[in-house]
Amino acid sequence: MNERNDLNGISQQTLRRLPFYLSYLQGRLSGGETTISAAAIARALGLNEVQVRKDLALISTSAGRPKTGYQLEGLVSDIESFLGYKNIDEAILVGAGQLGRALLSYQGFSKYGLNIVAAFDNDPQLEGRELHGKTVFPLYKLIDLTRRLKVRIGIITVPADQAQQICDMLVEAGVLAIWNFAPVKLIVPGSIMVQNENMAASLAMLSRHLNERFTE
Amino acid sequence: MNERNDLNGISQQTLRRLPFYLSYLQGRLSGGETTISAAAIARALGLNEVQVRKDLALISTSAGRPKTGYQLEGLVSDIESFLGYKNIDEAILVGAGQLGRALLSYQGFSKYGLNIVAAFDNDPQLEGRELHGKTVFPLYKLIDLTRRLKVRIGIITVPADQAQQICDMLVEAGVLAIWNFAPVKLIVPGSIMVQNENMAASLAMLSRHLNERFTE
DNA sequence: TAGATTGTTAATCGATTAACAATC
DNA sequence: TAGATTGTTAATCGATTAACAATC
Repeated sequence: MNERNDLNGISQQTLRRLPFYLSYLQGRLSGGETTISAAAIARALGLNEVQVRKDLALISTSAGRPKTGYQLEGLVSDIESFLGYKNIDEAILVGAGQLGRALLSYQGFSKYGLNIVAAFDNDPQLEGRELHGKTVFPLYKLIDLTRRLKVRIGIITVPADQAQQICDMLVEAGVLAIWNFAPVKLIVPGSIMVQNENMAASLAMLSRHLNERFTE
Repeated sequence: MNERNDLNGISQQTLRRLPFYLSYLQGRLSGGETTISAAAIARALGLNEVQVRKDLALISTSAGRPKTGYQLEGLVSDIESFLGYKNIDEAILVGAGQLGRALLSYQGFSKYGLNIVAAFDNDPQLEGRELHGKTVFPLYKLIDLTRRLKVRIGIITVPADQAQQICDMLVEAGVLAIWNFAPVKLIVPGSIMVQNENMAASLAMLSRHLNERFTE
């Protein structure tokens, strides 16, 4: 499950912190400031100062300057570029059930550089319908259509027991990256990236916190 | 951001693997099998054998037996209990925008032990409306209503710059755990758990994979 | 008994943090 | 210059993996 813990030398951990840096720095920038120190960022986000410097060094194009700190504007731009927010990628979504529809309904992905262009589902009732402005196609059209649209990202929101099968179709259709919401380890060729989204883990964390007294 | 990396002695990493164990084991169980070895689980999920044993030792009530392996049924039950899927917690959601509505529309949370009972938003247009069967209340009713309902989980789906303010209200209303979708470090009293959901990081990962050639 | 499989103790690896030198 | 702040090298810490003893 951890075959690939880094991407161009950047660790998952660093990557997970970047959206927090970005949000905080955007706030400071719109507050009219122009520079910021690693110490200030660390304090605001509850991180270690050195960790902040190391993270920023990995992604920023211009170095910070002693005594002044980092240029806010450049930093914000660097993080946005790094996170891929500046280029839009197209995706198709497979599995127009509850979760799939929830994702289709969320317009906010464009901010993150993602645009879902179509949905697929094997329910004949859904065939041809529009959900949140996106057409639902039958599953047998998946490979052909995805190929023709040259879509590079596939989103899997089908039940766990169908996930691998859908994954195989996506691979055949030529996608290069898969965002997988099923709690299943997907087998893919090495060149294809699978990113698992694990809301179940977050919820488990909350639930355990509430029931802590039972667990000792 | 990492103040609390473990919960009753279990690491975040282990916790993130549990939903994958569960899904795989459920599949084997419904396939009619009764026992399973750590090696088989490790192979199926691409993990290290010892890691699997250590994870299972942390959460299971009965030990595995040499030569036989683990009892599937007991293991599934133990993981479900551990993840809190067996007891339903009630939650309120604040911020009925795109993301908030997407979450409201998702009925699948009940499987994970979560039941969203109401939504709050400061848009007067939404006041009193039903979204996916849940009533949207104005923000000024948040504290009183949450308290009276004795809701223990708050879900934050407002823009980043409002997140802390909503968080403070939730704390005042007596929630014990917060599921935060805004990329903001929330300041809370020590007894309250904040769980950040970071879809932006997943998307960044995918986006970077697609654009890898640009990054060297 | 022999061998498969578990659980544990020790070694390794990577990420975080501390110490410190460089520099504006 | 002095001091704030950066970037880097070394130490620490925790998670993963390897080696191995225990046991059904």
